[in-house]
Amino acid sequence: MRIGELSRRTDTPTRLLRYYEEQGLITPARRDNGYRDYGECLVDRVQQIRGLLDVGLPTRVIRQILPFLDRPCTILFSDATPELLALLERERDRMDERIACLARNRDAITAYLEAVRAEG
DNA sequence: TTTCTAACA
DNA sequence: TGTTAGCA
Repeated sequence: MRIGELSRRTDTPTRLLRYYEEQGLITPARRDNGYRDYGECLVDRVQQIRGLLDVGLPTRVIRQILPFLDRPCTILFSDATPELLALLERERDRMDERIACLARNRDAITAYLEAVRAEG
């Protein structure tokens, strides 16, 4: 599919789709006319990328771990260097921290909402 | 009409 | 990330 369709299906601006490619997160093929050609699996991949970006992971980290999280498009995931494993552990820990932070804020908001309703 | 690259009141 | 210019 071309960039327009992928953009609609992933709700992602074409500008960002090209940016992800520039960052080495996705590598679409090219047609004779120079248009990018995206495979079906890129739909999931783009959503995965956006999810990781939302959590705060920088593109440089995503570029390294994407091959391991990418089920459908998986080609090879052999070399799991100690460095990469350490990197993944750090990122996972950061996610745990974020999750804990989000949970606190969520609970605080819930408590606030209940308090307001109890009064009014 | 759609996509492409490059660049910025 | 947005937006725009000038092509193909």
